[in-house]
Amino acid sequence: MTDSNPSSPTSSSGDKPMDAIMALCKRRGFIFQASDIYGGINGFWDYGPLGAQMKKNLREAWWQDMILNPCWGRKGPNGDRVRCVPVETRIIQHPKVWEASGHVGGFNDPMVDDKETKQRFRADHLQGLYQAGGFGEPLAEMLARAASAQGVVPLCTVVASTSGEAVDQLVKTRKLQKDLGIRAITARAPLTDAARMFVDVEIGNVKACCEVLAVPMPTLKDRAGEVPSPFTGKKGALTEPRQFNLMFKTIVGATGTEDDAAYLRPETAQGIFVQFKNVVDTTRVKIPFGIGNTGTSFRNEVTPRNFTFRSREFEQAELEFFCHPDESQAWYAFWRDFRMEWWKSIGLAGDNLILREHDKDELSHYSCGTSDVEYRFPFTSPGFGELEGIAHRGDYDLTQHQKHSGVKLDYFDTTRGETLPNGSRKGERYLPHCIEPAAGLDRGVLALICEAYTVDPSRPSPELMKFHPRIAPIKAAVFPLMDKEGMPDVAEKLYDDLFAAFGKTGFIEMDAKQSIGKRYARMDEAGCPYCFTIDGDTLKDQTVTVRDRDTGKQERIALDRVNGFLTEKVGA
RNA sequence: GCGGGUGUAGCUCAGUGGUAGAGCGUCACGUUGCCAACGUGAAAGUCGAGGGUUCAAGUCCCUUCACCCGCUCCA
Repeated sequence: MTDSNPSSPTSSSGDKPMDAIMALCKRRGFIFQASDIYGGINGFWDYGPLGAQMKKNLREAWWQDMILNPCWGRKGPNGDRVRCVPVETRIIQHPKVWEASGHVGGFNDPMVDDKETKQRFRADHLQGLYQAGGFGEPLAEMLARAASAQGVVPLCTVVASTSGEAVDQLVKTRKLQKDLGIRAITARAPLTDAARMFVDVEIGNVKACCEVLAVPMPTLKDRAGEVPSPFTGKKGALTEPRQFNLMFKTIVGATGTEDDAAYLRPETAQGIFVQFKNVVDTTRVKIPFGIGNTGTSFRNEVTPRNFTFRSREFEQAELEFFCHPDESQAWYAFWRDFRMEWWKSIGLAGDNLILREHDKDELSHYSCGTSDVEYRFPFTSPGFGELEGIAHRGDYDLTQHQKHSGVKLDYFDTTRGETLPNGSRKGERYLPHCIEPAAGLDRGVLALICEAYTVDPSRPSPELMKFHPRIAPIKAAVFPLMDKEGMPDVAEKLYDDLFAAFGKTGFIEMDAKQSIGKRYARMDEAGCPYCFTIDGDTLKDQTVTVRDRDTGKQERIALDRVNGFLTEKVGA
């Protein structure tokens, strides 16, 4: 464990300079801008050698602790060892997958901006007051006139999700009426079908019966300049409705047309749900169990921002843990707590990490519980940014895919149901509930970098990265104090030994150039936890010095103990 | 999408219309030998990009791209 001293000048969260962290990331080859020599491309970042290895270490730690040896061998709430299996599902799935998951529909709300007040709202929430007819006009005629008035601009507008709400707003909000020049307004009783709402209004000297309905799209598109703003009543302030396509569209097939349109996934989870039945049918897994998937996802973020935090291409590590509905709350709590513990175990141990349970009104309609593991990034401070969401998704996803695909996705549980005379159980058929710990690997890397970044002016190397040894991209470095007198040979031998033992976990470096202090400083910036130096005494008594990155302290250990020392500190 | 800021060597930055610069870093050689040591030398730049004004543009104007900050958005 790397000690992050809470009293050190830069460990207190948000006061770390993001500019300096970004500069170090580039200088040492952690993170580069994508397509840098062409000027970069908005929302995309590449990893350099150290960053790529570091992210691999994070992904492998996840895989080890979630798939191969879930929860470090800990027992789940059912008293048994937690069992998980991996899948690797594709970035491109059948387009219907995204209809079933709700991503396609949900992503496509056209938005309108008020250029003056800078307010943005969903276009279909813009409700207009259309003049339908004067007082006393027969309802039937009024309706006919209103119908033919489609495409006509409304007298005034408000933002509300339904016509009913809009009428309420118009009637209740005095200020609104004043701003809009309405002298009097009364709601008529809703029509029996309640689909159309009418009010009687006086605007200026005109008395009229008006219909309240959403401003039709053709009106907004072609005559946006004439539609009054819902906030100021002014015309010409509204933009045309703009579609925010958060899904990445692509074409499948070399000669494909729009008919072959597909989407790049916005999350890996759906690939898991779609393969749930195949995994159950072929793998001898029994509920409760999890299916994990790591991989790249894409979202056309409205505003990519904050270094790699909100990128358009990012990697997720998601687990979908399936269980009986009765046990789902217990598993939810179990995973929520373990995931928090896990992030702590790899170096996010301070106050900068929190577990935040979502409020009821924050929850998706299908979720009965969601928690975020959040980190206080320098750019979110004093607030926090999400690293991982642990969601209780109920049976929402399997239900959706069952409905859209027409394939039964329920599970026959032979450990449940009444006990039969022969001692076996009758069994129970049910749609499993699902707990989803979904982590962002790129956000994880960024959090680990921010947490590790330390400035200590009292040191000869004031800037250092205090990575947890498990995450550090460089595991160890070997330095011959002098590049002569037999030291390089001993160093070469030690380097070979360490490379053989630890080379699969990360880089092992050897450096004979320049002063020893400069070599230590280089390794500090790269976050290498231990440096082994061969000096004059090594040749006499077969001992080397080990320098600890975080303390700068040195101890002498026997040359043949180096391997054991590193195994103990770094793991093999 | 709006507003503000930034963009010159790998990094930090200077350069207010007249020859492209410094420090650090990197590399080579030498000296040194346990904490960014010293000397000598070298490499490294489409001054973010495109256009314009001008005898002359890193510098002034326009457009554009990227990043940062604040709004907005965030299934």
